Amino acid sequence: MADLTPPSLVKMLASATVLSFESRDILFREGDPADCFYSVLSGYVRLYRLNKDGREADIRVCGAGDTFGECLLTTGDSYDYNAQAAENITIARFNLQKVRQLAQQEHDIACAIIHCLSNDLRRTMACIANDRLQTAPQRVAQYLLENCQSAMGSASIRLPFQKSLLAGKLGLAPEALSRAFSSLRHSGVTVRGRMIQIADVNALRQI
Amino acid sequence: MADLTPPSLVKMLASATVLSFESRDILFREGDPADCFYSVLSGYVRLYRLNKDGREADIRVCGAGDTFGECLLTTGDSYDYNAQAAENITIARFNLQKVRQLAQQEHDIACAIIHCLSNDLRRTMACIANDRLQTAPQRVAQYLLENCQSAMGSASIRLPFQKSLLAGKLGLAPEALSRAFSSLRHSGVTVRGRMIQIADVNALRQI
DNA sequence: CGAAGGGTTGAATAGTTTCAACCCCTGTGG
DNA sequence: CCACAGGGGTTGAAACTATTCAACCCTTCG
Repeated sequence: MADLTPPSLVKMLASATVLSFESRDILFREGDPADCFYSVLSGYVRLYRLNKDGREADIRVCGAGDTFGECLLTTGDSYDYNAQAAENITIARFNLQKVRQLAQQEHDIACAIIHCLSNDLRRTMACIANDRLQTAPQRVAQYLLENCQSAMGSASIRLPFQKSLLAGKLGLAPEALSRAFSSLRHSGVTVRGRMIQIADVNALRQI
Repeated sequence: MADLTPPSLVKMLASATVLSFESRDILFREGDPADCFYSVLSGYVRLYRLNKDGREADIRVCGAGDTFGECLLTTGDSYDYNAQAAENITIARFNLQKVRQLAQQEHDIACAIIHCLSNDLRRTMACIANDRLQTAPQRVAQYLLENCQSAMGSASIRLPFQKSLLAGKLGLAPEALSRAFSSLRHSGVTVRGRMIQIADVNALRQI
């Protein structure tokens, strides 16, 4: 919404409601009729799907500033995944119907939606490529590299959420994440709770 | 483009060029500067990425009517995957810069882009879920179910492309696809070249 | 002190990839 | 007319990677 003109911004905000959820609350389920899309204000939301055995697979983890469900703006009358609060969260909920109309009226809103969808699509395609090309330690290494500021030398990161959520985000079982961290130990990665020390960023790039 | 008004359609077509490529031709590579997006008119295009060992992973297989690269309309100055003709193809190439301007002028063009991006995003998210939830035989069964017209009883499908391309699309090595087909034999799936017979669609759903 | 949640570890297992051999079909050239 | 080469596909064996299940550890909190 940062690029909207003031009047468009007002209209968008008018179609939104701010809500809170507690950790583990379900925002919606796969198949529920969809009339809203969401934007995360604080906390993390987990989007996931179930197979018929009831096993869960995370599709995406959304943090503050991320939007989800906006792909239903044009087609689709029901959500095709579940959304769950991974911790206590606040979110903005936008009425799909209203925003659909706004997008037809206001160029800048339509452009903002295109922008948002494009980013999501690129992120999601990159995720497929990573799933298909990288092993567990490589995924973890990449996550660390993307989330540490320094381009060389040493670095340290504090995970913004539980390790089990990171595991889901990377398409791994929690045990696999744990083992990936231990296998990165000999590349100079030290883990203590949520704090992660990286001795040499370039060494990680070699993984 | 089916939903565009005639004047918008004319403008879009004016920003497009029709091209042909031969099988295995590379349309563009990861990292190439991006000034166009594409729409497939006939044949199939393979979008894929490489890891540093040179191993390839398909991200998407585009057939007639599919669009790719449109996620670069707002951000991004280079392609983030490779595109290769999987057979002799004809495609329409749209100038990103021009379409970007058109989207700002014409509501229906912006809406068509939103529509297109939404569909791509949903498809891509479904792909992640499938990769993370399903085994090889399940992926193949799902592909067959999605591509056979009949809702029950028997059915037959002719694959529109080589099996190796299907393997890539499903995130499998060609050998794994072959084995998946043999494991589906006892569920009533018979394969002869590109022709596939399904004895009982409901039996496939149980996989 | 005890319980609970999150995380780690080990062992067994499942699923897929990799590599190599082979098959089948088609098209080509002697 | 036959031999052969090449592409696409299949099959087997071995290797690898991740999952599953169970046990256990550690910290926090009542």
